[in-house]
Amino acid sequence: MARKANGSADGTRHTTIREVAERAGVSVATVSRILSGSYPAAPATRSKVMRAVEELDYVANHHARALSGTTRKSIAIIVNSVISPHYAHVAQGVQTQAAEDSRLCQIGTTGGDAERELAMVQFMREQHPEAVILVGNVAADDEYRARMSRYAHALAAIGSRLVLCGRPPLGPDVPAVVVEYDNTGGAFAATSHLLSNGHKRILYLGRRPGYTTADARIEGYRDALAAHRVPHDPDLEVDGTFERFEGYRMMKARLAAGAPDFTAVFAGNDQIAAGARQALIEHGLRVPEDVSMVGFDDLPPAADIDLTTVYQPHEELGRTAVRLALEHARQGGPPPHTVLGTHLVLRGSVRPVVTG
Amino acid sequence: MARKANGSADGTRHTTIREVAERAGVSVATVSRILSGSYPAAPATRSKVMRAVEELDYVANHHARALSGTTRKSIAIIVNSVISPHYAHVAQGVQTQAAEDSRLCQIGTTGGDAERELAMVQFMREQHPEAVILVGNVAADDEYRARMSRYAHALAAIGSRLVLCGRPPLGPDVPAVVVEYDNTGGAFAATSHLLSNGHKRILYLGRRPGYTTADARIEGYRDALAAHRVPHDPDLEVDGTFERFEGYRMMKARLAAGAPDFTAVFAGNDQIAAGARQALIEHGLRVPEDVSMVGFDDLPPAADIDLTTVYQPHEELGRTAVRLALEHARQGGPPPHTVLGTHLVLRGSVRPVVTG
DNA sequence: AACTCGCTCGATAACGTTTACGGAAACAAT
DNA sequence: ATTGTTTCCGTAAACGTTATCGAGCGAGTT
Repeated sequence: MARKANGSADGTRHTTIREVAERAGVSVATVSRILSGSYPAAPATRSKVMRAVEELDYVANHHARALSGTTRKSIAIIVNSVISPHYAHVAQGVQTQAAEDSRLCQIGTTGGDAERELAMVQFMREQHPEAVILVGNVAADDEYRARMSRYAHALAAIGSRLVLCGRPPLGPDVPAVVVEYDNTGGAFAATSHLLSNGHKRILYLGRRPGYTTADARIEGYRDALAAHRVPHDPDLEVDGTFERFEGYRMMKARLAAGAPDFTAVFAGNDQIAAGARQALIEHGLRVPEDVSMVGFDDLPPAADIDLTTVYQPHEELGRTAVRLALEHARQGGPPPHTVLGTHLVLRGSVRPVVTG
Repeated sequence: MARKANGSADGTRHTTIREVAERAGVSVATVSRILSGSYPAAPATRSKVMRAVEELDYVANHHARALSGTTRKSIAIIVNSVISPHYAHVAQGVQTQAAEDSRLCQIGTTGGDAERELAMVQFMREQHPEAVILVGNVAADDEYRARMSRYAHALAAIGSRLVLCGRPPLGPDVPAVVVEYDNTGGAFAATSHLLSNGHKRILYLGRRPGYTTADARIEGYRDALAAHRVPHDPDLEVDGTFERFEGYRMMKARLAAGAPDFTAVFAGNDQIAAGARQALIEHGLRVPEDVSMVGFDDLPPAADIDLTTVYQPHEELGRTAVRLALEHARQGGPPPHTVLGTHLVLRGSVRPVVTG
């Protein structure tokens, strides 16, 4: 024998199907068949086996089962972090749909780092999931695109799907299911709402060149300005990530630099809006009396600060990602590309600008 | 041959170590050794192998590896839901620590249902994780205790650890690492703070008999009342779960029933506080001018609504859970039981009661 | 009575790794 | 030149499960 049976270093061992078989006085094949329910067994044998399973508290070894080729029931999801409400809700959607389709769900986090994301995809690939769902928002340079594209092909070769969730396709020939939001349309609506209320100096918080979501939103912002023939002032676009403390930091810095040269704020997401709002309040400015504000997401902080914002169906995004991947696995064809709609939710954070 | 090689139903196949070996002109053992770095190989062979790996874009099959007995690098975490900020932060802590110890992390959700939690533990058990971390807050009846206790023993038998995170031990003889908060102490401090400000009629939002966290907090609430010799009125304890909309519902119902008979609110957590606050505002009552309020958690909503609350180190809870499990796996001995401290964070939601 | 089914169930070959064991070179020492 | 010592690498046996094949055995058909 090459090494101790069923062994790990600490000398512990799992109950195996063989022990169940011995105890029940049948063969391993019979136990396997009965447990998988794939075959008609005699009622007497069946109850003998079930009793042995109970007594030994047996659970099948998932790895052996997977190796043997049958089970293919896992879905991997990779997000920036689970403490971001947006990712949490998308992950929740993935979980829910995966559970409904009785799949196990594996979550990995990247912290928004492209390198770690690539490594995580490789890591997930080892487990042969049915789908790898990428939810993060990373800076995609050419190197990244090339490697991720290679991984997408490798995934496709083993019958697994790469799903790009909330981000645009990698390229025309990269096999990936894509499901994203109408970020540009939402940002266009949000900015237009402020413009219709007479605001012309609108601060954009959360510019982040290279990050697709941020890029798409700022594009909507610029488009709306152009459509309303309001001059675009690059100085009104402030760089920052999509977190609460970043919103606070950006607004603090802006206010420290001099008197506010804007009447409204469009924040890249609700988190930023919440942080910026806190900075405004600490500076003695009120929302919406002194400064109007619109956010993006419509997640929990929005209701608490009475924020007008753009709603996106976060959980639905996750559910759709799973559903499309599974459907595509069954039906084949070219990978689908779906865009989910967004819409403005009116609350009390916007007032018409006082003229004269 | 029993069935098609390397097969799944759709006829796709993975690159195996054998193909790498053939391409490199060496044996599979050599490839395995080189990839695991467990053995000195000749530089020439090494580069041949690495090139073949590159060209074939080979990644090892995790299941085969696990079956073979070496890898033991996965940690399972089971939570109620990932969209609850508290669980999200704990999960984040688990993820971070697991990543630092280079473990894969698997998340499962239960929706707070005891039955689903038990099923999820069984499901995770199939994968032989190093530890199963239970973070949820479920109603523990005798049936539940008995089954979970059995699972704990089964887990221990295969060298895996059950970790109870944020909840009390199952029993003295159940092998489980326990790491929890000082919920009672925190609630005592929160209630005392309100009492010191002259409040005597304090509404408690979020009673939930049988749920350990809720029970521990309400115990602190009652203890504080007793310590300050303030009569305890059971009618001031309102039943409800720990979600935002529940806080809203509870407060709405209370206000609909008649004029407020309280001057302060102690909410089971910040989410409840945020919901209750919204209901108060819709009813024309201001916080803290008309009603003082204290929460529990110190998570994002707290800062936005300027809520005085009890801080607990959420991420640290998750990190500690992983760390203790891994340490115990190395060192053995009786499973540790740790209690993490909490403290009051003063913001602007509490005012002294106006007397006379 | 011989034969053919149909129904259960047992023996066994895979699945893709890792690792103990042993063999074959290469090199140093006598 | 022979032996002893390394160094490197190939053979093959596990790990625990599932699926194929075929054996045994009653019952039904000629």
